[in-house]
Amino acid sequence: MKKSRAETAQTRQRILEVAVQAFKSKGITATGVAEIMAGAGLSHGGFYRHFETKEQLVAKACAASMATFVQSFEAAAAGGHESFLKHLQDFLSTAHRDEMLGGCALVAIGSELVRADAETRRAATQGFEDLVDVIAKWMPQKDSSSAKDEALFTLSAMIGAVTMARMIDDPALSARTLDVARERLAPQPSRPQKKRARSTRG
Amino acid sequence: MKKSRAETAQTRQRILEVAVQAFKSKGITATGVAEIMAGAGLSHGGFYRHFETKEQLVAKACAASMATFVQSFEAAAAGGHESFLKHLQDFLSTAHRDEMLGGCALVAIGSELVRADAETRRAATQGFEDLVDVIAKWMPQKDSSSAKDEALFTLSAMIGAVTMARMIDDPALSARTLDVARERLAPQPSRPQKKRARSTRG
DNA sequence: TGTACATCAGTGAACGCGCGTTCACTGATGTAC
DNA sequence: TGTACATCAGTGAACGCGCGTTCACTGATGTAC
Repeated sequence: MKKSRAETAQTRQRILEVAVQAFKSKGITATGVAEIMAGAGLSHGGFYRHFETKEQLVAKACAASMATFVQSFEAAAAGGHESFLKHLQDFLSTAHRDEMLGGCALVAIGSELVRADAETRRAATQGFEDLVDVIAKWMPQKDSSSAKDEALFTLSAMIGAVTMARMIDDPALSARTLDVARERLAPQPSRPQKKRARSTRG
Repeated sequence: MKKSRAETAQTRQRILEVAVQAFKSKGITATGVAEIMAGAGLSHGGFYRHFETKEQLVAKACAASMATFVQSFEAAAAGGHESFLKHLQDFLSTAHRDEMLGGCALVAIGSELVRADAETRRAATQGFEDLVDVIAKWMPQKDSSSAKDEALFTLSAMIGAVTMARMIDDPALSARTLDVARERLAPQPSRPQKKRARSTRG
């Protein structure tokens, strides 16, 4: 039952997409190869016609997921400062918190990536750095060096906030965690102010 | 071979301590019950004399780890503002990044805690909130509400920074991630200034 | 305080199960002539 | 363009292994008298 080259490429792509969603929703270790193949409508044995090991799939899935995520950021950034700011706010929204499948892999499997193999960490780091570069373009800092620093802080803080918001079992505290991050990292420039925004409460 | 009550309590404590370290260094899913028991010098069968399930052990281990971590924060906070600030800086140090065993569970297994059971998430959330409260005491904000907001932001940002610093495979970028977080979240008050510290570079 | 007995911490074999990976096989695809 | 054959995507059984959990058993501990 050999398939055409086009079909083979499609199948590989399908496995990759299912893997990305499975890893992000269930975690890397807790997701099995057979489970992914079943999700792609295939039996488990054919997996090794497309990937050498599960580890390699993890690396490719991480790279694919990050590439998609970076693209969405670049598209938003290309739409101007307002569009970019909206994208930062969406990252820190309850919608992103509650949506594991389409969300950021660095949030969904962050602590698992720490223990992943070299190729996977490389892909994750590359994606992280790409995001930093996109964010840096819209930072108010004059020189690019301190703009990148600010972007580096912004991104790592956002990832921490969404991760904790997902973990926290108290809905009010979870929402507040996102709110305070949004106020500080992606403030609405409704009233002109150069400095970091302060809390709008109390 | 029944053991005395004191011995039984010691054994349970030993299992818990081994579990805390194993979960933090290898992750929850990747750590087996037999492995933990072997680490405590026991065979795997006796595990169920101390805990009902692996999930329950995870919850207890999470609670124990967070309690220890909160205590270290409280001790540092009791030593005055300088001592407290030093503790924040230590959290964002390369030493904490490289030390999985004694470090913060929210960093080590953050994305796994999202998928943990209710009891574990409760323990993690409680620990998180306790840390927020300790940090809030030393925040410069006047009213306690916005001090807690600032502490909430500080803690979630610190967790994101250390998690990403552990994942990043480029040593310079990893160190810079910690640096920029330290500058913004735990600035040295060497020259008196009320506002958030700026980058000391560029 | 001493004896008889119930309790239960810990052992190690065994349970069913799913894991990642391998392999013989099938048959459509792609290639060589 | 048509035929002969090598390739290889996908199947499904099987591999060894480790998982969480159970259980019969042992013998020291704690208790009741």
